[in-house]
Amino acid sequence: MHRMIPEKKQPLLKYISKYIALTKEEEGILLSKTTYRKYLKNQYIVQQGDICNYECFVLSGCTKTFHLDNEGQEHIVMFSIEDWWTSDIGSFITQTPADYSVQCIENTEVIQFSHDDIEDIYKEIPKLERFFRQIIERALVASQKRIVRSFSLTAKEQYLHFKKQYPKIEQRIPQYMIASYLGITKEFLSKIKSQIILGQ
Amino acid sequence: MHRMIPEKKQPLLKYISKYIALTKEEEGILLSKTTYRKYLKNQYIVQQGDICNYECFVLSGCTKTFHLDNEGQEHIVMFSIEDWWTSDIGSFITQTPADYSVQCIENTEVIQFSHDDIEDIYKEIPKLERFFRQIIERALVASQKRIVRSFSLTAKEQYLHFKKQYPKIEQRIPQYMIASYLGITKEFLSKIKSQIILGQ
DNA sequence: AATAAAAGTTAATCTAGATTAACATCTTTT
DNA sequence: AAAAGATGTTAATCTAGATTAACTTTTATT
Repeated sequence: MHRMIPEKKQPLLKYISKYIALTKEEEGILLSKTTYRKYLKNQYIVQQGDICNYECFVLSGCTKTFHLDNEGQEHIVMFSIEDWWTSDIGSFITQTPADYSVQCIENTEVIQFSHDDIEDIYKEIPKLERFFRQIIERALVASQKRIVRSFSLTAKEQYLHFKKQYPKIEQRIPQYMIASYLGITKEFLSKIKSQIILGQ
Repeated sequence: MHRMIPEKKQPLLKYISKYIALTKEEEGILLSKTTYRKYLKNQYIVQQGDICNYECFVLSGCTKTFHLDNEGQEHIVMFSIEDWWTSDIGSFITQTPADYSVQCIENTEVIQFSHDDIEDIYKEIPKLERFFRQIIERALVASQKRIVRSFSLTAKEQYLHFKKQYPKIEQRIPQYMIASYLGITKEFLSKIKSQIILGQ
């Protein structure tokens, strides 16, 4: 962990600049309040039941966020790659035990915002409160749309939507995880794929 | 529509005070930027395809937010009662056509925030940006939990969860709308209920 | 009070997707 | 390069929940 690796933090600044404009000084404050960190494949960023201490901006690699149910089944709620966010946001906000685990599917580099640091950031740079509000608004919109898709589309339609929306993610992730994300079994996804190859 | 009906706006101020403290002056600014409005049962606050102009705080009554799919089927994504918010937040934020309709199930009183007014409010009272961020964070957490429930619970378990979490809403809403919210048919909900009465 | 419309129930039949299990292929590790 | 583990496929059988349709109860309208 290092407080300052400026060259690693350029992608975050570029990302933020799409939403709001920061002065050089504000960028400096922001960077001083964040931490660069590398995780290896299979390492956990958060474990279900622990308190989630960080929101992470992904620089490289890939993570999955999933919930283990009473039967020990894994339900993936999201994947995160470069330029996305990852955490158990509910746990992070309320500082209560996490409902989800976040695990790296590849070696993954992130920039971490701790709970205390993010409060400081909001105080010192109120513009960033706006930025995070906008990020969360987008996440909420995406989540609501996913609920509607799960009700109104068949599994095949949902899979085709996933392929179209996240072509990069589909390439690098095992099928059984995509099945989990879609809420179906790996066997049924296999069947869907062979139907698609044959021609619907 | 009236710009100032202060006694109607007390519940909103009380609600906000649970999250942040406003001065009397700030309360005045806020109230001057919001509108009180009454809708009759069955009236639409937003129609799918239109641009959603308002976020509404519900003072009394009840609304449903739903999506009509290609087969003309209605999928309810949320109900809103007193002290909740209602709108198509995606459409409101991005000022693009709404994916959802919001319709009143009862005569409903609301306080409306227009898109322009809310931007003014953020500028004049930055604290309220924090407030809305927190509201949206909570909505996101609830939405993610609902996705997990839809994957890991049976329809009966989801219904029991709904009854427990929203006992007030269950009383005042027709069964077929609850079925739509749960993503099942009214016939199957009817079967579930008779199973529960008999004893699981 | 009579009628119509809306909401809810029951039961028979059907289907999307789960489960089980055996097998195939691709990756690591030694 | 062999063995072990992870990932992916195919096929048979099973089930939660959908569909259809006829019927009952409740609520609103005249």
